[in-house]
Amino acid sequence: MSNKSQVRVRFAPSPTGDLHVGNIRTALFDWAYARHTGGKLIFRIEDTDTERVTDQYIKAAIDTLKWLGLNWDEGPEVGGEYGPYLQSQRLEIYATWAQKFLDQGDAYHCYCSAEELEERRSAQMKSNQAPGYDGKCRDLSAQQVSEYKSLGRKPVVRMRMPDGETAFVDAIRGEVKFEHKYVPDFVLARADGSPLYTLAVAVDDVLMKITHVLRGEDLLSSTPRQIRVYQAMGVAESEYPIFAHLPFVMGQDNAKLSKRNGEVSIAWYREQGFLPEAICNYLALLGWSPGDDKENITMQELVDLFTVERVNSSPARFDMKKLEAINGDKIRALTLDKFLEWSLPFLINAKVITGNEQEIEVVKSALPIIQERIIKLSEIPAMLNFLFVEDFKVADEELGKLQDEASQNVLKVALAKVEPLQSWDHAGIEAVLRSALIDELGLKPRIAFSALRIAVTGSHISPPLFESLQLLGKERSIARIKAVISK
RNA sequence: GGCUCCGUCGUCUAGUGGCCUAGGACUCUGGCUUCUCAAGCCAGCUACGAGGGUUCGAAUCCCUUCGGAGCUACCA
Repeated sequence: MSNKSQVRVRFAPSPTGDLHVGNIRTALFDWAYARHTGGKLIFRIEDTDTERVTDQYIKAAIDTLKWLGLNWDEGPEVGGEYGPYLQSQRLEIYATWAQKFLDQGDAYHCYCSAEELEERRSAQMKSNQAPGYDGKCRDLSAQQVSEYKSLGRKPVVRMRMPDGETAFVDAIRGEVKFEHKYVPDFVLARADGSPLYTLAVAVDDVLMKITHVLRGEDLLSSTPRQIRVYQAMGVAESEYPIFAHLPFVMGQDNAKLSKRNGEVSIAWYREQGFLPEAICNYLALLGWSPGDDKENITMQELVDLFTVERVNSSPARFDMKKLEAINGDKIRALTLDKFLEWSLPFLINAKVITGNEQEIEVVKSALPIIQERIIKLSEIPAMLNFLFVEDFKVADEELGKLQDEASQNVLKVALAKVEPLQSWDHAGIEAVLRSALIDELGLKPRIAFSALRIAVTGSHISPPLFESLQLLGKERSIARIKAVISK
């Protein structure tokens, strides 16, 4: 591996939907490796499957990466000297190479129809043979070719797989070897001339001078095909990129994570109020670890510590609970200003506030008391709503808990003690209420304060009571207590 | 079916022949703290897939076996 001094890693998704957890874990490792080595991250869109990749998904992918803080040095929006970085804009390049392979005899035209291929494949399966292209069109005579043409058949371009085997050293798995009899001649370009993944990926990795290919394990068995294309391109073995196939991220059902088994779209995590740094931190721990017992790490620490050698080869199951735990840690570690910045969109979106300065001030003073009680930002609106609702009413379900005599008594006593208060701060409120309800009435705190909590916040689960009263203000607090005292 | 990869607590992991009566984190259970909910603190549960070797000694090396996953497209 001679000239790998300038590391060039690529993240090359095929956005057939929103980027998901698996994609992002790969992107994160690509990014971390590039940054760790001081190399470049190339972001390339593999949109040769035009049926499934749409502009909308491409935009979403770019947006998601940015949101996560995974920046790239070459690719969409930033350009670079090896562009364009959308494969759909590089079609002539692939066509040129396909023709060259044809001219060299490395590839050939194949006229077999989809039906014929399918038929022969199932026959192979039945007779216990390895399924795959049987080489029927490998050496067609001129006459056979013209016969096919007269039938109106359009050929695909197929790569000739020579006898032998392909072995390469995977940076995560060690030496991997494939015998060519199990790697059938594969299609490089469709009958309409458009390229397939196997062609485009290999050509681009060479042309874009990629030195390290870190990608999902699902592509492991397509590696010999790519190497075959390198050979046809005349690339020396010493110039091949280093491959590292990352283990899968799996869902609860033990299958590779996909849309079918769980919430995998990063957009969903974003809406739920997961912090990018929490997602990255958690994902980094799936298949990799810093080595010591440290788990809560910053993006910078990830960059400093990340090496491919420490990447695991076994698949990891995605665990929402752990993500949530990490998210909670990250939220608690936020400065007040940052926490405010993250919170506001959620509050505005939920229509709890409109976003004016006055409201923001209230939010800012309320955030410290809920910071350690949430695991996702999406919980904030429900927690702070009681501070902003105009026509506050306790829901019937909770109201029922206030009807008994004991509760009514607590409310009346509390009201009497609190009404004359000159200054309205949580310490002072707490002092009078404790002395009246706990010391004098002899109530247990959890009993005594429960009724007040419901009266004032509308729920038996709320931020700390006295701070909540202070934030609400004397006037509204008293009004709410009065409202639930039955005459 | 064939090929390839993978196999340590429920989950993520540490571990590269002796430091392992297997460590950490999340979850779970119990307790402490406590105005609710959290957070915090303490304790507990639970794992080297199985079977054979090699070795004075194996989670670590070898073999077999079982299990899981991926690929097997004119998808990527």
